[in-house]
This record gives sequence, C-alpha cells and structure tokens, in this order.
Amino acid sequence: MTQINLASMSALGQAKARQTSHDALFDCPELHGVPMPFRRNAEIYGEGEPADYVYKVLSGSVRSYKVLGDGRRQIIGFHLPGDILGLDCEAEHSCSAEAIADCQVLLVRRTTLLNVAEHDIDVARSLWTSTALHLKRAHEHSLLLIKSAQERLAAFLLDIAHRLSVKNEVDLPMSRQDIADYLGLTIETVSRTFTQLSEASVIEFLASRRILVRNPAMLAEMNG
Amino acid sequence: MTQINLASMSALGQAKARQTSHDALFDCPELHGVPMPFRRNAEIYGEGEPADYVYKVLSGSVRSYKVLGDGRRQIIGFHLPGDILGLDCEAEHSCSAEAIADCQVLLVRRTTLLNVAEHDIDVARSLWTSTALHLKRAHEHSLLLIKSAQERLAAFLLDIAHRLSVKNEVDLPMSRQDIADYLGLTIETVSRTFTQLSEASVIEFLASRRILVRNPAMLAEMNG
DNA sequence: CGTCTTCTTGAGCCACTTCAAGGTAAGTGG
DNA sequence: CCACTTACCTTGAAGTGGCTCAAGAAGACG
Repeated sequence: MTQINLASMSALGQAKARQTSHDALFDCPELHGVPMPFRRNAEIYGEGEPADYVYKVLSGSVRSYKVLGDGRRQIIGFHLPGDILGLDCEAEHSCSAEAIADCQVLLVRRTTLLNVAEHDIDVARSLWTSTALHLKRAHEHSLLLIKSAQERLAAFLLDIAHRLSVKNEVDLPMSRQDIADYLGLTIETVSRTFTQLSEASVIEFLASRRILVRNPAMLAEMNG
Repeated sequence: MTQINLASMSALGQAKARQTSHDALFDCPELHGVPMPFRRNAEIYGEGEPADYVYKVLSGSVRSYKVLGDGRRQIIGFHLPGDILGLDCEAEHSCSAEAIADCQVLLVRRTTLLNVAEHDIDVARSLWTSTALHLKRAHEHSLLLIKSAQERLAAFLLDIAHRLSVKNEVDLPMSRQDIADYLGLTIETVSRTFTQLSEASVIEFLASRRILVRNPAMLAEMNG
C-alpha cells in the first residue's frame, strides 16, 4: 500500500521531497501522467480556463497568481520540484500558473485522478491532504500580508531557504517583481529591504539572485 | 445517493445553503454529530490544539483567526450558519476559532469523519470539495489584501451581503475590530471608510451594525 | 560593443496608522 | 426614571512606512 508522504507537500519539507518523492497522487501506476516542458514565462493554465489537468512540477519552478482588473497581481505561491498545483474543486481554475524558468511539468487528467480516487482510498486521502496543506499555506500567506516589509521578506527568505537552500545558500529562481507580487509590496521596497538585510549582515549577496543566509536566527526573530 | 451541494459552501450561496442544507459531510446518518452551544467570545478551538473535531455552524456566527507574537490578529474568515470549519489535515488546528455571538455548533469527531470517508465515497468527495472551496476563498482573501481600503470594504460588503442580506439589508454580526482584522486595516480606517460609503449614498446606516445597501452596482465597481 | 532587461537608489508624496478625544448605545443599580 | 458604567464606534490631527516617479547601475546576451 502506498504510503502518503505529508512532508512531500509541506513548505518546510521540499528538500526532502525531492529525495523521497512518494505521494499517492502521482505514484499510483494508473496515474503516471505525461511530462511536458514549458518555456520561461509560458502560461501553464489561466484563471477561468477549464481545469482539465492537475500538475506536478518535475524541474524548474512555477508561480500561481491572480490579477485584478487594473493589472495588480497577487502571486499565490511558488511551486518547486515535487509540488502539486491545479487542484481546484470546480470545473475552472481559480488562478493562473506560469513557468518562472524553463521547466518540466507532469500532467494528469483531472477526470482520471477523480475516477481513481473513487476506488483507491489512498489517492482520495492524498487528494484531500494535499488540498488541506495548500489551505494551511494560504492561511499563513494571509498572515504574512499584515506584516511589515522587513517581516515579510524575512518570512519569505526563511521559507525559500528551507525549501531549496544548500549550506545556507539560496539561488532564487524568481525576479524581484515576482517576490514583490508575492509579498504585496513594490519592487523598490523589496530591493531596499534586501539592501537593509545585507547591510545588517543577516544575508549576503553572492549575486543579485544568489543569497547566502549569514544569520538565520536573526531572520527568524525578524519574522515575528 | 446523497448529492453534494457545492453551493452550500460557496461564498455566494449561503442564503441558499440554509434552505437546502444538504452536504454529505454532515447529512450522512453515521455523522449526525453533537450540537453544542458557545457563548459570545468563547473559544471553540485554539491554534495548535489537537484537531479532534470538525465543526458546522448551526446558528450564530464564528470567526477563525491567527495571531502574531505581538498580538496582531488576522481573521481568516467568518463562518455563518451552514458553514464548516476545523477541516485541518494535520493533527493540530492551524488557526483558532471563537464565537462572535452566542451560537450553536455541530461537532463531529475527526476520526469518525475520516473513517466514514474511507468507505463512503460521497463523504470523501465532500471532504475534498469543502476543503478546496475553503482554499479558493483563502486565495480570494489574499487578493483582497493587496487592495485599497475602499476596495477591501466594498469586497467585504458584497460578500457579506450575498451571504446574509434580506432585501439589501444586512445585520453585521461582527464588530468593527473584527472587520478591521479581517481586512488588514485599523478600526479607525474601517470606520472612516464606512462613513465615506455612507456619504456617497452607496450604503445607509440604519444602525451601526445594520446596513442598507443602496447601490450594489457601485459597490461592485469599487471592488475592482 | 550596444541593447535589453533587471535591479538599485534617491527624493517627494500619500494612504493609512497612531494617538487622542469625544460620542452613542445598552446595561445596571439606586 | 435617572445616574453611572462599560463597550463600541466615530472623528480629528499629526506621523510614517511604503508607494510613486525618476534616474542610473549591473548583468545577460547576441
């Protein structure tokens, strides 16, 4: 019987996810899925489009987001290898998704997944736990959006570092604009706050998207 | 076979929910649950506590929220009659819940619900759709938090009016402080913005918590 | 090398917050 | 019925954190 691996979907467990990538949702033989490449900035799906597929990131990274009429954009989350996206319960996607960099994504037909879930209790359970975990993350994101700019960036750095740092070094896949739209700030404020953290020796810039976390404890303290 | 009623859980379908209240989650005979009363401001469950029960509001209203170390509070959502809460996938609740006014809440043991879901595909499906709908609302809430104060209040009023207005009249169950903490604003800003909407004849105050929506179209336009 | 994109920095401004005071409504006891 | 209390809401004035506008620096790439 396939073991559900909660860690594979938790915000703090991504690194492990790539090693022990086993969750019933995509490991079930009936749900092998089709790998598909997406180019940088290519749309994977759009808000309001039929939600025919569920996706799993194999390599690269993906952003999911919603936009307002005047173009303001809120990035809902960043999806790294091992992450699942597109799990809407309605017939249409409630947000859009784009490739941040060239990436490989596994596609499974939604109807297939739901049919399998009708018989395979592991898949059904995994479907629910995955969605519930996304819900938990969404609630944490809401909490983030009432914090100060410094607190938001600290929270972001802690999260992303847990997910893909190697020896406290992080290679950010996303632009400053993406970070700004995720944190509900402007690109200028993100840049300035990065500079402050750097001046306080909490982090160090090896390159504009390559960060060394010098003082994780201080980051955690800033997070509130 | 029990029909899942998506509308019973949608933000826009609460009024209907109270009439046609049928969803597999609590209508299954094995899951009749225990009604329990809660006094105004009483805690229903706290963040980090064991998530032993799942709840359904029968009467009154409930707020669920998260707090930061220094006391800042983000209200995740308001739960009105027919709404379900406490559907966490982990062993502990990821947010707290309190009664806004005296209320009656139905309790079902989490383990019972999960056990039933193992056999009853309708319950399993309902468990997922309910969680996915909460997820959708959480994403909409994130989008709300990047808007201006006027837009936030307009969005709030439209939502609450859809959920519990009778002939464009709404009786707000929650205080200004609750509204402020839901919208990520201060109580003063909420009050001032209410006054603006009133002066613009978009709404009219019959009492401080009793609102007549004069111009829903204008509200929708303000929402962005 | 030039061009394009991305990122940083500065200066001024504004929406919302903070701080402070007063008003309103409901309940309580004399 | 009125004085008093308490909780909640509104309004004003001043302050500020992040935004806007503007310019330039640093990379990426052909």
